Amino acid sequence: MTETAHRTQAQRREQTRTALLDATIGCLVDLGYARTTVQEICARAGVSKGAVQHHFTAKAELMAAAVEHLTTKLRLQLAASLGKLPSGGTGVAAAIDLLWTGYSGTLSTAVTELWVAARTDPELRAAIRPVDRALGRATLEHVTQVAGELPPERAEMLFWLTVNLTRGLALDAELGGDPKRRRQLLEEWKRIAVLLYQDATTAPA
Amino acid sequence: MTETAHRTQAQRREQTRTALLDATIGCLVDLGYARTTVQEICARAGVSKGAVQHHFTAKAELMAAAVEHLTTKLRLQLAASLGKLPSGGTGVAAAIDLLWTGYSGTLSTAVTELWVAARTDPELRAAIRPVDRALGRATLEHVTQVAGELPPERAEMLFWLTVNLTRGLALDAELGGDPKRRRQLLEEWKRIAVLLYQDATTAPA
DNA sequence: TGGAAAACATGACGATCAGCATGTAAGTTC
DNA sequence: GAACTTACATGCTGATCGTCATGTTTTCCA
Repeated sequence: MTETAHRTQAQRREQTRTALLDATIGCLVDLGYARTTVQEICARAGVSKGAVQHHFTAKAELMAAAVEHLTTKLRLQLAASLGKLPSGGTGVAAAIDLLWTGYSGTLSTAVTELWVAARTDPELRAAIRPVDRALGRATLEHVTQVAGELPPERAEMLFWLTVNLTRGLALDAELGGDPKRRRQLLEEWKRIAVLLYQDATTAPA
Repeated sequence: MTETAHRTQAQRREQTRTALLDATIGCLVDLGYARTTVQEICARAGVSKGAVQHHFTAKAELMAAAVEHLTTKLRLQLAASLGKLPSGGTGVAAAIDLLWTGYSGTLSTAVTELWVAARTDPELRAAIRPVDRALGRATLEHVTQVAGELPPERAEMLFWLTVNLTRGLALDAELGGDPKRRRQLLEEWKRIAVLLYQDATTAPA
């Protein structure tokens, strides 16, 4: 064992808490929302049911916390990769690629599970909405810095179109659609986006 | 009562069967996949648990049948509205509108529930894939007839881009995103699509 | 260093679910 | 119209879930 030595209370708390939240995400990815059970979460986190009870009063609260945990992770991941982007046309294409990899990863898979479940669960929905909106805004800011020469309105349009297209493609990927076709579609969209970008920057309306 | 009179066996069978499948769809829309239970389905269909047992050996089989039932309904709905479309640029815009209304309705909501659930359920997945692919192909054929002047490759690209974008927007709508922004994005996409269509038809590469 | 408090484990309880065994009614066939 | 099959109802059972009451270990503080 590495270190079962002295752990401060705050350390213990934070450690099992993140273990539980990570285990929750793992369950969502591997089993889906419907079959994600507290028992399985506890088993994966290596703790007992009493622990989750101590940290979260109910399963719904655990899920709400998982939403935040998940969004924080996604935000960090996106910020790290979006930070170092070239500007101009190639930057637009690169940004689209990054958005795709971000929205097609395991983290986003878990988000989708929670998202769909939240449609019929007002409590979960209330937990998701503000966090997700904040993530969208933050990502948007990063992206608009890349395409700074574009009028903000059009940059925002391109961003949201890309996000929604990417989410649709991610859904297709989750069910095992043709990866080759997804690649083609993404390439086509990049071509279109770059074209629109150049049109708007060289000949402003 | 209208008619509790003589019903042939085939009539009885088909009647309760569709009642069960419709009830299943209703449950998926109202409660989501996770909380869709056979008891609730039976209650909505007005039959007992024995009935569903008689028609479907297991819950999974019911869900698989619901997929087909659902896809058939969607196909009919789309075919009815896509049949009478103008061709040319205005036809492209109209087709996008129709795809959006088709993919954002309650039927597609139920499909999404099953889709996401199928990601972690190989059995359900195996039931969905061929049916969904067939629906996609059929819809594609209708659409390509509208934009017949376009090279088939590009028409197909535009179609799948629209479908995936629409699915992403539908997800956004399910969680209660801003309807106004969705409208704007859809209008923007229509503008882009029409532009691409005109470029390709007036100046073929 | 000893006691309070926080973190966590254990076991049990009520509710609910899917599946099955068995009974009953409606339709078919001869 | 009587035997037979199909369609459906009723009641039960084992399993599993989320939650809770209570016990045990670890850290903290004075």
